[in-house]
Amino acid sequence: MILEKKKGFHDFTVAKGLRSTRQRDVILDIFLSTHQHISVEELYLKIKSSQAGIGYATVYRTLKLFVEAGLAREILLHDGQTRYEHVLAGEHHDHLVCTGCNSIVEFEDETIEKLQNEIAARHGFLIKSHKMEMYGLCANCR
Amino acid sequence: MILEKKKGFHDFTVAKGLRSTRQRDVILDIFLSTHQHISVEELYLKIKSSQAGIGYATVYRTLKLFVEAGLAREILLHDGQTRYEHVLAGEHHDHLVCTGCNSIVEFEDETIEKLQNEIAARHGFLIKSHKMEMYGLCANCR
DNA sequence: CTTGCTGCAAACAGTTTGCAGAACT
DNA sequence: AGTTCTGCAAACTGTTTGCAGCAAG
Repeated sequence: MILEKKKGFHDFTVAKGLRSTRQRDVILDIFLSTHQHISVEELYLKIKSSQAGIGYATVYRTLKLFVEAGLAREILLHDGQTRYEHVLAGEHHDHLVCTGCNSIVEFEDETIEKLQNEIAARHGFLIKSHKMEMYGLCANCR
Repeated sequence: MILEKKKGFHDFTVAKGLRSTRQRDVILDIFLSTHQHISVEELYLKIKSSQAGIGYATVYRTLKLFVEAGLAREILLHDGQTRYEHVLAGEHHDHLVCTGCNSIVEFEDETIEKLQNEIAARHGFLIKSHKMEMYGLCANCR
């Protein structure tokens, strides 16, 4: 799966006439090795600690490329930080965010997805994407 | 309804030992006179054009008070602007956002709310709030 | 008259951008 | 060689804060 993503990104850069650089490889490797929902800062720190000498700006620029290439997705939660999560083909999930420990649990519910489509249709909307987040306390923090 | 809200805010300030000021009255009036989902900047401009001579900082500070007082709610969409919407007692709704014309349609669906609670329970979460946004094209923009 | 509130400007945090040099192709 | 990419620092945007003066109680 990681290999697929690497290939996906490679194909994307080729198609777009972009270059393959050491920095992009490192950032992709580290991004793929992380768990979901990493913030730019967290990612930057991981990269920094790998001694690769890569700047903040490059991390930002590269993450945007990942989004364009379809392998990452931006998520905005309720703190001022943009996070990125992996896009897994065909899969969609939503988030349960614990306001106690900031942990994030993912879930997927087909019935909700269906209802969303019905609601959209009722309003004449053509849905491209959606997001749903629930905030509360997880089992540990209650 | 507007009167109720004014009363609500008044009660809140009294309960918290806060003061009633000209600025807060003006901002509340103008906020209540707006449609849903106003951004801080939009609100500030309306206030400015009313010649009240109120600063940006006061608008921010006052909106936070409204949230605390339970009459406004912060919403974060996919542009860098924080918006505020009116809270109507006991009501909860979600948003359909048109990426074409930026219009926002609200909806409410009880079944989804129920499903959310079930999902939360399944993961041991105690839900305090949630938000759901769907992005796509509205009937006009398709 | 005491304390909270305001306006201003400066500070801040996260993100973006201009540019000179480095590095792909 | 030609052009894209990088790192740095400076710029930007939205939001918050410190402070002196103002105003509500």
